[in-house]
Amino acid sequence: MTESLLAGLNPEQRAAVTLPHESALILAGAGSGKTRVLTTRIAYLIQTHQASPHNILAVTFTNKAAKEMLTRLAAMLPINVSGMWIGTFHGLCNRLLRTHYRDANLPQLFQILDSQDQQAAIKRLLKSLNIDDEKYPPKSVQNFINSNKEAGHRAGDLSAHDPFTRRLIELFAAYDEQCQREGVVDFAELLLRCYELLSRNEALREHYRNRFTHILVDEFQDTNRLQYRWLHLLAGPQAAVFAVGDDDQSIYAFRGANVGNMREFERDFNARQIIRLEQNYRSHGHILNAANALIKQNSERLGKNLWTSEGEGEPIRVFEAASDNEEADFIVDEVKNLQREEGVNLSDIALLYRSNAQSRVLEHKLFNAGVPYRVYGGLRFFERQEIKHALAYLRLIANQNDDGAFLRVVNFPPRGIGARTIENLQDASQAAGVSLWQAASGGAVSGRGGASLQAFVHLIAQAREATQGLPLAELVEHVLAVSTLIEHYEASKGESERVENLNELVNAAAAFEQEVRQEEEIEGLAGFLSHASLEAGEHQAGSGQDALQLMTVHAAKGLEFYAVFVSGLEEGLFPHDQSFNDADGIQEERRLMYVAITRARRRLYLTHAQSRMLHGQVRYGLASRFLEELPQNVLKAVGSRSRPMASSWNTGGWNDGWRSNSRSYDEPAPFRPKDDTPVSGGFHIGQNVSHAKFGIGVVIGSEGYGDDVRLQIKFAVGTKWLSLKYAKLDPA
DNA sequence: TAACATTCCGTTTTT
DNA sequence: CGGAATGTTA
Repeated sequence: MTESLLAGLNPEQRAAVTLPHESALILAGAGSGKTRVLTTRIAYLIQTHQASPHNILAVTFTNKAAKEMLTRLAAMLPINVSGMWIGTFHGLCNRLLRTHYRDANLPQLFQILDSQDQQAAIKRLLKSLNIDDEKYPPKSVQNFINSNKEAGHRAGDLSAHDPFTRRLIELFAAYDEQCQREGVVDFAELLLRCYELLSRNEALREHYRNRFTHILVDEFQDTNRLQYRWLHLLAGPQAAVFAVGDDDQSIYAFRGANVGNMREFERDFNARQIIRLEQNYRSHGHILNAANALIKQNSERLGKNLWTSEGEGEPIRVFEAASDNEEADFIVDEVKNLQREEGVNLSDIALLYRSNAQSRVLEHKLFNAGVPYRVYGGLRFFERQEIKHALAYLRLIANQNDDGAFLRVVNFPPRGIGARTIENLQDASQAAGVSLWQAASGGAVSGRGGASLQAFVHLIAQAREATQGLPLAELVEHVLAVSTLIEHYEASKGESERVENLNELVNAAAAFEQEVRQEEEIEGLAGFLSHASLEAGEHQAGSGQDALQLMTVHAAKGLEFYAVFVSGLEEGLFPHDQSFNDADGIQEERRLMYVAITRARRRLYLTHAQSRMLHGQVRYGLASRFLEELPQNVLKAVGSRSRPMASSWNTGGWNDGWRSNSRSYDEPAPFRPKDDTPVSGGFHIGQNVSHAKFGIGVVIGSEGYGDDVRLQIKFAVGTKWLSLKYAKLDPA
């Protein structure tokens, strides 16, 4: 009966899925069917009655991966998977801490700080202690605290010999006290608290150890020290830990990921064997050969060689441009050709770069050429200012001691509570050792500001009263209404998007109640607020339109595309300057390049430019060393198709290695909206337009696509960004 | 308090 | 160069 589950698996995949009850490391190469193995393993355990859904714990890094796993599992098994413990490290810890909040010494409705909130909390702390934030930048303090927590250290565990570090440790301690007082918990704290809870409380630990006989971990190479120890603690001696990962795709060392965990796993978890998944179902041969050859240059690998039963496929195309502009022109041309002549969907083409700053030239050219594109990264839904404000009201209703939330909205929208009043309030609360809310409701501040404060306290208290027992969506609606946030944004020009987002928040609450709630088994407001912190939402509202995918190489991990462009392959950019210091840095960059290459199914372009505008200066970069580390026989130097290479330069022809002397795009070619070039939103860069209020102007920039296009226009009165959706623009 | 000027900074990023 | 984050002024 398990045959249908196992059908179509290759021998290694099958071996992994059907392993006996023991810990094992699965080295899963790019495109080797990792997620399939993971989910099939779970289904297999359940179907063969080696475990019930109750006995399984599966950990991922992103909510997306967790959701994907649940979806696939639901398709494989005739059971309700929604109650299963499948989630992110942070999500699962949150669940545990909510269940055992008393043992964890937390208020029932503790709130979760995202990085933004945490930084704000630190700034506040520094201010209250009168500490110079020049000498102790909040960012560094935050980093100090988080990296220590991620190493499992509390302030009390640390010692220092220099006064500077001693001060940092004091700040660490003071920060934790502040959080405890306010009933808030940051991301690292979520894990550390949970770890401490389990290690301190033996009964609880044994309970979960007995329950989770099978623990499965995705992206194991990305675990940090604390996550590793958490797994080790929870697994105990009996559990079988199924760790899936790829050391060659470890690209998050900079944020604490420790590849060493993979090497130590065998010893610490008594793993009997390592299973290698090396058959790649994604890419053609040349692409894999390039990837294999590149990654071979790294030391201390666990070792792995990808292969495919498909053919070699096309050579990898290498293009050298004279400038970043020319590079972008080339890419735009090739994308159009792929789309028009080969019928490739734009959404099946990715444009990758090392750092976000590189997207701007590319976007500019794409917009001008009328190629729809979507940029990944940037602000996400729950990170937007207006949403944060709304959430702060909600947080205050759930927990009045949340000073961060209090300060965020006490005078937003403006209600006559100035900096002076707030200072007085803070002094009073500090003196009395109570929260801002308590101080305010106790009438700690007198005068006009004091009266306004009373009104605010009253507003929140009323809202709290009025929303008791209301369904989540109605609760949110009510709070939005009394906060007057929407009115505020409606009254100010150019903020209509914020109004839309606030209305969308009500939908998000309704959706949460319907879908997520049963899965997370954390109810009501606290659940929704956790959800908002732990899952910040989509980067951009997907317009659903077929669009070229622009993103950093980091963001591309786990994805695949028919065609991939890796741009900016220059020394200093990719590999990045700041990786030159240590050998590990370069190795991580190389792994990054490995990730980039292995995203491509059929076609891969590697491009670099001799000169590039960076930080307002022209930089001249040599071709990336990674280009030279690739086997030359899988590469093909290309020029542009639409404008042949200047033959007088091209002494060597097209195929002598990857170097080419293309000068084809050097010439100006300012705008070419003539013949067949479609133009986004009916406008193009350089075009003269007229606006009712600002008069005549010229389009000098753009961003977004579809119904989200914004144009940068230089008017006599100055340069403005206008949304095509709202601004009335006419060609002039 | 909002609009405007100035300064500073500049991988990668999920939770 | 361009943005974010301050600082300054009406």
